[in-house]
Amino acid sequence: MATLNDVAKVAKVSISTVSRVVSGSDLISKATVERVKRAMDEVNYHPNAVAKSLANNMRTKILGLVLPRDTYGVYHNQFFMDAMSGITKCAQERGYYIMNAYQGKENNHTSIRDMIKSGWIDGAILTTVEDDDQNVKYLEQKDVPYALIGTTANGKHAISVDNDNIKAMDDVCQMLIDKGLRRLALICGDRKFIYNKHRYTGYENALDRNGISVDDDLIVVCEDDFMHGYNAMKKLSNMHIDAVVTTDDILAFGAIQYMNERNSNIPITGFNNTMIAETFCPHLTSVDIMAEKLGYEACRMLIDRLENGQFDDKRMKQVETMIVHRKSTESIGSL
Amino acid sequence: MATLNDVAKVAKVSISTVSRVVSGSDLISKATVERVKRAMDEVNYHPNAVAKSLANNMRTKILGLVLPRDTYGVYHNQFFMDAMSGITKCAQERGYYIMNAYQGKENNHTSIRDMIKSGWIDGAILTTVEDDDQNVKYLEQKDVPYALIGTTANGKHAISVDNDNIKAMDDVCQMLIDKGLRRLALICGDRKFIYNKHRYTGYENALDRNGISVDDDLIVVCEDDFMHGYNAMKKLSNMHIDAVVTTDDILAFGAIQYMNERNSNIPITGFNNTMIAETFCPHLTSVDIMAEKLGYEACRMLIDRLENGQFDDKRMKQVETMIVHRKSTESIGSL
DNA sequence: GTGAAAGCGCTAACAA
DNA sequence: TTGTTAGCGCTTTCAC
Repeated sequence: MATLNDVAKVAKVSISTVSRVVSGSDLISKATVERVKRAMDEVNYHPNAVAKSLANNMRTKILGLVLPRDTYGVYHNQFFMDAMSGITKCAQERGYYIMNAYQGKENNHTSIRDMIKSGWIDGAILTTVEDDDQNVKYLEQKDVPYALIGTTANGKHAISVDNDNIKAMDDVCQMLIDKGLRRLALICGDRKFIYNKHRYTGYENALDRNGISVDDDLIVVCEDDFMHGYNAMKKLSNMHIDAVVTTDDILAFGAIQYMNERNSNIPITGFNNTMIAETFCPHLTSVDIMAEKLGYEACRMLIDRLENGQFDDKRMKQVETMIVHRKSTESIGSL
Repeated sequence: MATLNDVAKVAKVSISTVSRVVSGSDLISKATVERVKRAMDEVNYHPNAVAKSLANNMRTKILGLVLPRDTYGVYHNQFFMDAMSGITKCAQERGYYIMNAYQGKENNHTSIRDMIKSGWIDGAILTTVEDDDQNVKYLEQKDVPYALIGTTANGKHAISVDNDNIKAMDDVCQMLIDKGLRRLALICGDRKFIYNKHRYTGYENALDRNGISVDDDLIVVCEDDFMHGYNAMKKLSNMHIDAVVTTDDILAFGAIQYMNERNSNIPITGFNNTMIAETFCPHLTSVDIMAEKLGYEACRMLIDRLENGQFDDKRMKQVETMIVHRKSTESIGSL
């Protein structure tokens, strides 16, 4: 690998001159810039990032990315892959690299702490946060800048990016109400997750605004999986309802399964716009939570903070969601 | 951040002594080792990886991980997340870090070339390889060690890890034949993918060995998606068959959908053991391709090569698959 | 056993 | 406009 020195020799200038050309300084004559550039081509020079970092007060332009130790469910895999894509897209634009770490204290997976101790990273992005999160605690303590996706930050230096889940569910309900459907059932996942709590609120808001009373018999709260969706639908099946909204595609799939078995067919919606929602019948109307955008924005805000050097303010950004309309809300039926 | 110097001052030794203690040299008296260790604790010393790399002839112990530009389908997300998990697990054990890159030449995603040029990585792991792959070409040309997952390597220095797809499908068929099912239909994905070609061969092998003639009318080759699985099953529906084997869960799901609509019910198997295979009805018997293990082994072999410095031999390792038995092959029916 | 000193490739004063 | 020089934190000869 060619170094500054090699270029300097060929161009017959000092290494600082070459360094200046590389960093695009404008206090250099056109002539030498030309000469140096030709020399760089000749020896095939590429700046060495390791040496640069050492000289630059240890700024590596590498960010640590925290992923979940276990993936749980289809949606989650897709979410993390999409978020990663957005993150690296932004990182690439800003000249940063992403290094992978995993949540949790087990020592059989790379952790963000190791990266910080060894000085590899300038900051961290968390895609997954536990209650009383150890990583957050550590990052705060070490004053390492970080950004969170999908969770309200509790750390005092946190940057976070999330959907407006209240509005998202409100929009879904309004869309159905606009079709003339008024008796909306809700299948809601575990409310220990903030997003489920917010989606629940969104449902209430939409009904209230439209003068529809919230009927507790039309609401089932359960765990976030297929069978619970199925059972929830079973419970709802003897109610008079016009449509079903759910807080997760997987719940919707369970509910659809039950309806299919009964040859019944009510408009239904999901959340997360998983790939199965595109392929399985009936094609499910679902809310796209824009995972890629969430990742992109988290990364962008973190880099902004790193480069502006303001570590004191807490910031929170909301990313718009989008309803993807499919067949499951086209036909209008009633149980 | 504390440096060697800080420790040296506290312990009242030279920095080379501290360096020796850190690297576990044994030519040092017990007494000083003790003293230095206490000093390290006192100032909370952690070796700086950037400086270490610079001094160590640019070995960073970072590996580049190439991911697909677009994820396509549920299975794929799960595959990559699992492979990543295995990779980082191994990397952690060996003291390496993983940096993310993306396939393809578009400049809106970090590429492996940038990482190599800037000197960040010691080697690369490719989870996805295109025909006439640009990354492989570049890695070969630059003599950067690399490992491939799930594809036969064509590069002369390549290390690769893959399933034995011939045997995997052979096992599936044998399992069904052992249940007394002899007229096995095959729904096979696009044979431009080597794994599909191999699974096809495995099907033929099993039938041959059991003295069952391969009937072309029982074989449908199609693209790897839900609708093609559905249509394939439609074609097969007027045949006399005992069971259906497929090369991908998604094909099986399509086929099941068709059967459900007809209230028919034949034993069926998938491939990839996706999470949907666990949740959707009927619970699908599927081949687990051990994505995490594939990732782990690729990483292990790459690091072995990096540390042994042998760059000349081509190596290929096969990872065992496993049939996950579920309800879809319990009931024995016939169309 | 331990220390002094050179050097890894680069940046950033300070001089000229 | 350009060159000289002193580090960044660590490893590694080479002396003692």
